[in-house]
Amino acid sequence: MAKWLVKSEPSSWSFAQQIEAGKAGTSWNGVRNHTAKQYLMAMAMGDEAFFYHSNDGKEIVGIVAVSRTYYPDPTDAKGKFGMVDFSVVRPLDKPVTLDAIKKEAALQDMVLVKNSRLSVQPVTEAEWDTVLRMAAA
DNA sequence: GCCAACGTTGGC
DNA sequence: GCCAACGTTGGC
Repeated sequence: MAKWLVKSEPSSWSFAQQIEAGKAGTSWNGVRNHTAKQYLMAMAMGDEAFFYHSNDGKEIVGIVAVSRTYYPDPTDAKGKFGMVDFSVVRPLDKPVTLDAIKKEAALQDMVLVKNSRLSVQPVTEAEWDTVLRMAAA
């Protein structure tokens, strides 16, 4: 089961709103980047993803799971892009900040560190476990 | 099909 | 608010 990381600016969609959406989940629309699209298409039912707050917070705040795989994004007039649905899994006990990630030797190769612009990213099992350990500490 | 110009994202 | 990095657009 693959792991991912998705980013959102809290001002447009925050984890608090994701929690309110609850089990029903919400569609992750608005992705307009082909690299990100490839990753969205690769997601499977039940795959888990870290929820990262960009700009305001700059930290991983929770975990979501894929509740519906890739389908067309109705907000894209040209029909080129699609989206998946995410339902909330749980918040992290303690948010893991970008600063902490950059200081962690085991996370230097995270896409978040190397290509901060990409809004949907793959996360390795090792990185996933490391972040979870940091969130529990 | 190349590449310069432009727009957007996101960390600082 | 600035600016670097990156993606996209459009002229040729």
